[in-house]
Amino acid sequence: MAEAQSAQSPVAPSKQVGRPRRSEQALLDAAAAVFVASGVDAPVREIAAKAGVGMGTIYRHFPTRSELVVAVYRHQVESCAEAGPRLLAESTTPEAALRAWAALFVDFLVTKHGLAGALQGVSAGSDTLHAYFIDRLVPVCGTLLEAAREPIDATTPPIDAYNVLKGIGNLCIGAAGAARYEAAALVQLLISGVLAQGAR
Amino acid sequence: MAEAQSAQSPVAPSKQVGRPRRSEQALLDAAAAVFVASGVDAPVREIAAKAGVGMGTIYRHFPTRSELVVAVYRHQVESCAEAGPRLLAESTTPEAALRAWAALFVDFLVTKHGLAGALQGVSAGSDTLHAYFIDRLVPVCGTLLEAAREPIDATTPPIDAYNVLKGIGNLCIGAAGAARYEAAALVQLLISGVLAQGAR
DNA sequence: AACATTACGGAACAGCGCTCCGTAATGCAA
DNA sequence: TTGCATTACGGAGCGCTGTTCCGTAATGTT
Repeated sequence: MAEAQSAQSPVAPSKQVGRPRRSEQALLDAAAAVFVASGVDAPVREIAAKAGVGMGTIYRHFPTRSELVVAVYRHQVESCAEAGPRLLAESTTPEAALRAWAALFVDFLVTKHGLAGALQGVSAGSDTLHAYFIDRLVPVCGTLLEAAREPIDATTPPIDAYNVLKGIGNLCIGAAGAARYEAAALVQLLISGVLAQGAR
Repeated sequence: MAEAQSAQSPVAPSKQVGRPRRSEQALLDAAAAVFVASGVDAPVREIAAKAGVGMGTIYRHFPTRSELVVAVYRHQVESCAEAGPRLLAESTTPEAALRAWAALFVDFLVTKHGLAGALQGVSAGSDTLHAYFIDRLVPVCGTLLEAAREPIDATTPPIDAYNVLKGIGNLCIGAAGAARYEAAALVQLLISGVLAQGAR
């Protein structure tokens, strides 16, 4: 029934009745503000209050908590991903590019409280977040890795980009809290080990 | 007042009236069983139920959750700490000793679900646990590290045992869950990097 | 036998993530 | 202009968590 859609267009699945997305952007802004203030594990109620909306609104726009986090940090993850090829082109050596990119990534993770933890499933229900990070950054990391290590010697299969990326992420967990803990230095040392594995 | 403590001994602060610690050992056994089944983040109620005691009993014996975890794993941490000097004496090279010890430590962390995470404050209120691990294992790790790396070259201060230990711990987070994630390999690569830093 | 002392058990509190539904706002149609 | 279908909204409610607290029961001593 009701093919009498009158004129306009036969395809018009979203009638767009009711109030349009008024709060989506306000929500993202508020979430970003709360994340920097209280970390990515901040209570959902706090975000809702800051944005001046109810709980329901948050969960309709972002069915799971991870999706909110992803939405907030999408721009920065994207720019981090795009930095990979650019660094490879600009740097004098592939190794320098890899190290610079890792430093960039570490800085990103460390400055967002708890992001590194949420990245790999320690925090509950970070499915989407983990998947997004992996999907977007593993290829970038892989390209840098391939370029940086000598292809010679194949007695033992070298560690793959997925493991390197997760290793870097793990090393950044809790880095913002402990003063004596130097995640960036450890990451560079890990990379040294990874590259030494390739060479012989 | 009340120096009339009769005979026995003037110092006897614990009169030991009432039921003695009947449940302490049962508690530890139950906690250990639950930890292997559901990880160290298992609900306290689950531990209490398994042990057949009430919540109050747990929190009287172990005021904070960390202390219970520490008590459960004290033996294994201790044996891990003692393995350090022994490996150093038995191994052909100090590097081999360090690597073997790290493998031991990694195996310990990975087999206990969530222990690595609880080790460094990602899980809430793991103060005591973190302190105990650090206090007990940093010296051991430091000894192995000193022995394994050449003392030459001092342009840049090498990374300290605290950071190496925390780095190893962090790399083990979530290792039991992700099939493709190879924490042990990453730890060995990190060590490669650390040792390469010392040499030149 | 009666008591003081201690351990015990579980109800109760505060916090969390997430769901659900009654209500209010909105744009199109008559 | 008026009415209505459609959609977004807000927050109470549910189940779960860690932790505290207190009435009660068991115990060794007097």
